[in-house]
Amino acid sequence: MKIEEAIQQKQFRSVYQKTVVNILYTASWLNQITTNYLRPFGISGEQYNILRILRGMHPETATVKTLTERMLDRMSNASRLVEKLKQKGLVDRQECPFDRRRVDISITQKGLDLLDETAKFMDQDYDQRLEVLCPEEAEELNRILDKLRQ
Amino acid sequence: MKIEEAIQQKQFRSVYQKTVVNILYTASWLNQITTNYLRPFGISGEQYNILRILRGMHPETATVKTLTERMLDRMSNASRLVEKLKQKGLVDRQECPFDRRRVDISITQKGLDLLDETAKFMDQDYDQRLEVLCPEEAEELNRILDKLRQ
DNA sequence: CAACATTAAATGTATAGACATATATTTGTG
DNA sequence: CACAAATATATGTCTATACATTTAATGTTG
Repeated sequence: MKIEEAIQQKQFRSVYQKTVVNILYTASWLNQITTNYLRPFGISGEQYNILRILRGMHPETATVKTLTERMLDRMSNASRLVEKLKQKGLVDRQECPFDRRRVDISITQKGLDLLDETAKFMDQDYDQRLEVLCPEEAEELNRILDKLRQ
Repeated sequence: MKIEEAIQQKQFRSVYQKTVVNILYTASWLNQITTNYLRPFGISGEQYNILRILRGMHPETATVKTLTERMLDRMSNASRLVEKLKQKGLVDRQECPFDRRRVDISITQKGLDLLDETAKFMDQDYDQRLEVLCPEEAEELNRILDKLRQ
């Protein structure tokens, strides 16, 4: 659906303005899909994101700083999100032995299992949805977005 | 900057997965720019968005429902955001004469002035930033995003 | 027109986000 | 080594978001 219809706005100040709106709207659309998938698992989108970052580094550990740098939404409070995940037993926190300011964070087996469970439904559905684009279009999208942020 | 560097993730499950991450990351990047511009004016991004929708309809009025439909982030609470804007004198609310469930919302002169003020800095800067893309690239981005959401 | 369903907006509540500030630790410098 | 600067994390506070529920008004149907 064209963005003009989606938000019922007939014209934009410029094609660039439309592009901004389109990116924001599409991101919100994607977030909603993710949120719906994660609801049964009791974690939020950014908590999920942190788990995936931790899995990517496993068995190495991350610090709060590392997580903040890699999160999609940098202004989120990684520290508090990690606390939430710990309460659910999905991550472990350990004082860093050589720098006591730091905290080493790692994903637990329970966290890894949860990611596997979510993937069963979500990855497949996401790929299916995104396959309305051919790989070349997806690459082109990536290229233009990367260029935009330069 | 390539998304791989931006979030320090070397590889993705698929090009589609990378595209999802790229859209979300870029949206967060854009939101941050907007937020920085709006801070001196004391309104949030979604409050700004509502003001622009109302300006687009002016002098016609909107209902809470209309706003919800046109907002970029549909799950926001338009009702409460309108209340915030009213407290700042940027919008007016009036009971709809022929359907007392509805509330007619309109932007005030103060609201219009605020939008003009923000535009002085923001529109120019946004266009400048986005002009790293040629109009064809912006159009292509819009086309692919629209297709993705189909 | 009574009863029930639907719609519009507001509100309750819990979580998350933005941003400043605080606390603890380590690093760097005279 | 003393002390200021820098770093890592946590916390305080206010706003926003997500979603369910409530309240009030309007529509619909027997």
